[in-house]
Amino acid sequence: MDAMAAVPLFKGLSEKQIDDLARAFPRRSYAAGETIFREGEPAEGFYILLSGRLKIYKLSMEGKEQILHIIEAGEPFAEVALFSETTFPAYAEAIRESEVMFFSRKAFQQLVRNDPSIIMNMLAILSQRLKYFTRLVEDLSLKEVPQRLAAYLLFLADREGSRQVSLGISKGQLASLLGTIPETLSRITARMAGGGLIEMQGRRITIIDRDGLEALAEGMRGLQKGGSRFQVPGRRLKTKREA
Amino acid sequence: MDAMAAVPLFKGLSEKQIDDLARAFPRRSYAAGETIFREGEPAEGFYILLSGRLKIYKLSMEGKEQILHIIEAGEPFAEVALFSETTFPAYAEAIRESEVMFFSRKAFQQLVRNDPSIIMNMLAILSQRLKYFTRLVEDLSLKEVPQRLAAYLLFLADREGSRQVSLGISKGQLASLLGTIPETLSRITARMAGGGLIEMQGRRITIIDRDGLEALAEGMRGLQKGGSRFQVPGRRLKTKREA
DNA sequence: CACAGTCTGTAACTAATACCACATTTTAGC
DNA sequence: GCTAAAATGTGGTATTAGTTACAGACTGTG
Repeated sequence: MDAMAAVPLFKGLSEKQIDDLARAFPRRSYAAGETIFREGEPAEGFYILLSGRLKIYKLSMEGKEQILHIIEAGEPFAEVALFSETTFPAYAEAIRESEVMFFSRKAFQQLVRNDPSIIMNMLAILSQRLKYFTRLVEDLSLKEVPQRLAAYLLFLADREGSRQVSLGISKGQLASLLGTIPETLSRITARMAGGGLIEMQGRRITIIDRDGLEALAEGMRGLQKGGSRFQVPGRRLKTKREA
Repeated sequence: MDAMAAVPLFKGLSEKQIDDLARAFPRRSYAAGETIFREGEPAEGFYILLSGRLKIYKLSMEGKEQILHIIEAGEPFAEVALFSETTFPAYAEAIRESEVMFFSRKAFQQLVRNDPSIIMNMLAILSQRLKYFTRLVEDLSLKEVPQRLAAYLLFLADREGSRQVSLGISKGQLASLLGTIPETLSRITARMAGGGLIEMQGRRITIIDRDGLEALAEGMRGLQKGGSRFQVPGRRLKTKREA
């Protein structure tokens, strides 16, 4: 299984070891839209996403969702369940056809006994996650939506190494990931397009003015309000920043 | 050293082992207001807070701060630096006279070699942190300030096992921890007091109506707007919830 | 090809809360 | 205990972004 070799958690293991793992643990497929687990359910172990894509999210009382994570192939999820925790702290739902592998608490301990290097890999992954959350909190509380979107687009562009990025998720999902709602997101993408920062083709976005996006992400400038693309250059809006 | 025995990271170690540790690693004291490290500085290792209290926080471009964590005695901090990371992802500043112990990356690896149980403790701590951030993100994006404050007061009350809680930090710091500003916090505490939910004596708060606070934290009810404490009972405000 | 369903975009309105200014209280140092 | 400095409280205003409503675009299906 090629997918197994690309799993960061198994970095450093031999081909044979990975082969053994691939055979030893149960798998399951989920269709797009299917729920893998719900917040509050007893958590018996953790998962690795072998293929597909899924979202980890929270729901408010009113039903509003905040996506915590988009999990891509190769990444583990619900690792928190392995330790201190007995119930899942969030929801997990496939956003496309996905295949996952499950590791019970006991199985993981067995695993670690055989290959101690796995535990260091796990620590590295957890600390990466922590750093990710650190940034998410910063973005949500210290930045406004246009800045968050700009930062996210730049992140995607860097990851794909291209000026043209495909979201991979719907606009509504993107809104949830950025901590906002589709309407607001729509307005902002329209403003960005109007300002000549990006161009949109459905779920595909082309970055036109990378420097402008970066300045926006860093909070060095605002985003034009009107839709017209002919305005006095320089910053506008956000008068607080003038002070 | 008694403080050492209370460090969760060293849970399961013998007295002698802890004694050795207490002697083997460097310490340093910081006065209230002193900075331990800044975001972006190279991170060589992690710390344990032996006594005192400190805040881990982020700063926005405009200088607004968001506190990520209030670290209490016994807790490690900047553990993220041990793995994947080479620079601190946030600031750390003592909010009162504090003493910390430092563990370099190398020292930690040595430590783990001698006492493998430490690595499991570390994993447990990291996953607790992860869960904490999960909630912080949820609160910031899905809840409004009154709900966050109510949840925080209940958290403190549970931790201290008393109806009367002392904040331990200034109101301004609390505002930053809740992702808001002192003025807004002040208004909300006034409304809570007016609504008979709490009573305030400086940095000491007494919970009067625990059920009411819980209902508020869960989003089951809103918070009266006017200062008057005589109003129609039941929920008000937040008409969206009626739908 | 028509239909239903979902996703996306636009507009008007509103609510929460940040911003600014200032009064008041508390704290700390002398 | 007095004074300066910091923290806190309060009023008024401005702004971001959520809410509601609806129209158009896209998708897949019979």
